[in-house]
Amino acid sequence: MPGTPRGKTTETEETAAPRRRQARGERRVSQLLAAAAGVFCRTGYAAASTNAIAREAGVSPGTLYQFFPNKEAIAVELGGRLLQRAHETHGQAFLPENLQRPLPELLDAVLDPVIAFNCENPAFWALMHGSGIPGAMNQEHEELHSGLLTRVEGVLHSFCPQATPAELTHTSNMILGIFKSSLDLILAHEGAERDAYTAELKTVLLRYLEPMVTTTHSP
Amino acid sequence: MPGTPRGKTTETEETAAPRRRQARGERRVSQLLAAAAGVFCRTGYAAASTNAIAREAGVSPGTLYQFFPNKEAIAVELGGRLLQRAHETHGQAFLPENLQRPLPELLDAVLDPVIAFNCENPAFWALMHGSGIPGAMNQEHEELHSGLLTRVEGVLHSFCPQATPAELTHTSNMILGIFKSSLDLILAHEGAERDAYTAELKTVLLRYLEPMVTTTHSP
Amino acid sequence: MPGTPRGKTTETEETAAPRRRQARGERRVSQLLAAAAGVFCRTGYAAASTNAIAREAGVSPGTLYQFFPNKEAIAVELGGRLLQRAHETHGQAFLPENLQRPLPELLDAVLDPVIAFNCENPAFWALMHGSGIPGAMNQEHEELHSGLLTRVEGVLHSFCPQATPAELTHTSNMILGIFKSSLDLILAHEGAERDAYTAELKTVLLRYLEPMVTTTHSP
Amino acid sequence: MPGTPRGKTTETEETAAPRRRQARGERRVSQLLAAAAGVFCRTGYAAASTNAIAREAGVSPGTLYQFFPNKEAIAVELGGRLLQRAHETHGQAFLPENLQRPLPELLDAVLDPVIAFNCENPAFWALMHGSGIPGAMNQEHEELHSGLLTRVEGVLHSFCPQATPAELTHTSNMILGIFKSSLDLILAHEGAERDAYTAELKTVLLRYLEPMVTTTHSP
DNA sequence: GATGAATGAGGATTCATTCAT
DNA sequence: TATGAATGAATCCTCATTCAT
Repeated sequence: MPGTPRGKTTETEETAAPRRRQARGERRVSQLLAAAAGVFCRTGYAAASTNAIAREAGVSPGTLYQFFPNKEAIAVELGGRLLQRAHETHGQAFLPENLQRPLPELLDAVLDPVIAFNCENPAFWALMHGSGIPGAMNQEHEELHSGLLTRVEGVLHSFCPQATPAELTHTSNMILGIFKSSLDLILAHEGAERDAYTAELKTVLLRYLEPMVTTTHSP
Repeated sequence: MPGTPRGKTTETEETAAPRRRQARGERRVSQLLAAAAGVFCRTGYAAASTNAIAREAGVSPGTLYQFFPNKEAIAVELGGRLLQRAHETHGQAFLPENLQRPLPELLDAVLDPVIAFNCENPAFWALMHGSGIPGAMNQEHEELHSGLLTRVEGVLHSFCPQATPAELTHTSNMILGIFKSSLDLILAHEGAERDAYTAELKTVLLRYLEPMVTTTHSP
Repeated sequence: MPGTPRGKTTETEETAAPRRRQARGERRVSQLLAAAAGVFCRTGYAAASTNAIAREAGVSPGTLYQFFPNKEAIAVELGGRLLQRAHETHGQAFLPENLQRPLPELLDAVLDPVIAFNCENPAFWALMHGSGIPGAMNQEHEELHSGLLTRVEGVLHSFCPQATPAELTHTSNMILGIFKSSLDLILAHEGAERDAYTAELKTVLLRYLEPMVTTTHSP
Repeated sequence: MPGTPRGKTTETEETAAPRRRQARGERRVSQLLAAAAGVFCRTGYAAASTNAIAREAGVSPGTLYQFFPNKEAIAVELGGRLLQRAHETHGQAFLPENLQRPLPELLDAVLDPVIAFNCENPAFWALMHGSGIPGAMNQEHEELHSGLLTRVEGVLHSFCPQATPAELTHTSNMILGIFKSSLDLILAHEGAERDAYTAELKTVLLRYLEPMVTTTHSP
């Protein structure tokens, strides 16, 4: 609910107010988020200015601040919405039945939708890159990253029950790193090149992970 | 050749102590680059301010601009020097005799010094991350990256003579991406953790590349 | 007469429930003034934002501006109402019979209710401080101040009939100044400390005024 | 030393740098402080904007921030300089021999120079008023106020050795309050009116304090 | 060469006020 | 009436770069 950051609208007396107003506001929020997505993609999160976002959205700076208390809030909301859309669109990739399949199929089942989503929503990717200073992610990126990490660890654990937590963390971090750098390449290319890099990514992960999981999941 | 120090220094007038001048200038440049390295490491390239670099170097902003025309030039020169130092220090890793060894040994021979170098010179790493905007590297990063890429392609070619140029590029880009993201993890940890990530990196690359090269290099 | 609510309300059309309208409007005004009082107390007049007042009142900024044309009008109306309430509550302190009593009793009779009123209505005090710029009171403060001044001059005149108008003005201004600065101290403390400062105020005024009035009012 | 807020000028090698540069900077600082004094007087401290100060000084905002890290620093430096000037100009008013004189003479000896100073330097007064929110002085005002308070308490103690600390504090606070509000009146008027208010101030204080000190200091 | 002052556009953010619904 | 979105100038402050000395 980003539209009312100032809270306290006690809503006490005289009618509960129709939600027509919300409509315009919600449209503005979407507009602003779309503009932010564009600016984030073009300049990266760190270099994106709130004024540029407002300009791109065709509104005044003040309007932006009526809906978001600061720049990070925009990123948080945008990230949240993208994540939600990802779940809605490709969430079934992570269903238990998918996770039980042999590794090559699993990689296809998981990576294809995720890559597709990122290609359709490049802003998501811009958000994940953060400030470029390795040690200095902001909270939003931190959360996103550790969320993904946890998820990967979970899947990995089901594949390698014998692995220690430390090993799981190491491997998951590697997987995530490989995925991210490959996604850079995938997004930087188009058509056949893009497909080639997608295939390479799968090859890398397959060869990396196969020796760890053969006995368990390969029928 | 840092900065274009105003064409006036024709070396003809004031022959009293030209060597001195040059020496002092060179000292200043080193001073500034060392300061820049520190600032880049701490804050990243994008957030580093020229004033901060000058301050860290103990000189005035004006002095900095007497040796470098702008911020990027500092990065370019620093990157170049680090690269040169890398060559001097660990260049023998790329000697032909090294490149003929079997893959596991090759990975050790190449990665260990490179990783060591990056641990000792974290500024190099900060430079390679650049602005965090995937598609928008500046000239310096572009050069650095394509230089590395060419080199990797060269080594790879000697391993897989049958690969097409496109395949070489794809694989090299993947290798570089894997290396970069792993280096993130390596630099972000210390001691045993760092070693663990180093080992993982080698594992990933070994498994990725082995199927491509076995016939050629395995004796 | 708060706000100039758009001349359209000619009281001729819509005779259905004009009383209702007025009642609701009056409630809104009171609501807004109460909110303004709170905000003025917490942040001072200058730093109080109309949005904050509206929020505190639980209405939208637009609603606020339907009743008050601008920020100052809120202060004016609030000051007026507080003044009126002061009269209603403690007005008998200024009755002729009170003013005839000897000075110590008069001071008690006048100051005690005024202090009590200010302790109960700290917003009044916030309004009297205004912007903190000595020479630049706005209209509201000017009116408040000169109203008080006139009243003090009146009382003083009955005590010192021989004083020239200039002397009366000087002394009244001094009295008001002493009162205001003492009230600062009184409001800034509580309990015994507050009583102590109240006593000091009376002492100061008594000693200051006694020599001017002894012959007239001491029986 | 407001000219080098960024510190760290290690000043190591190659000559200790002539101080000619400082001269221009020092001039700018004075210029800025003069401008600040003007703006503070006109609008009060709280409402004074750094841009307005820079504009009044005829420089760009950036220049202001080369010498002062923020608005408060300007006030602190200005207050400090004014205080110092006050000491240099009228410091002898507080010499022990002065403080031993009978009360009427003491009041003259202390108040006349202080009033004169404030008339000549109205910015000092603007600084003492602070934000207008009684409870919310910033550190600078707090320090100034408590410094004055301590001093008044000291003098008072020599006059009324039998007074308890609490009484001393109460009385000193009253004195300070009376002085401040009177100074408002004094500064708001000119010529004969100003003198009249000065005389009133002395009268008030004399009558207030005389009963406390007669036995000790009146010969 | 070196200094440090100077610039000015741009950054995020606020707020009194107006407007369409 | 009431709403809340919209405005835009103003706030403080930063920074890459230039200039006079």
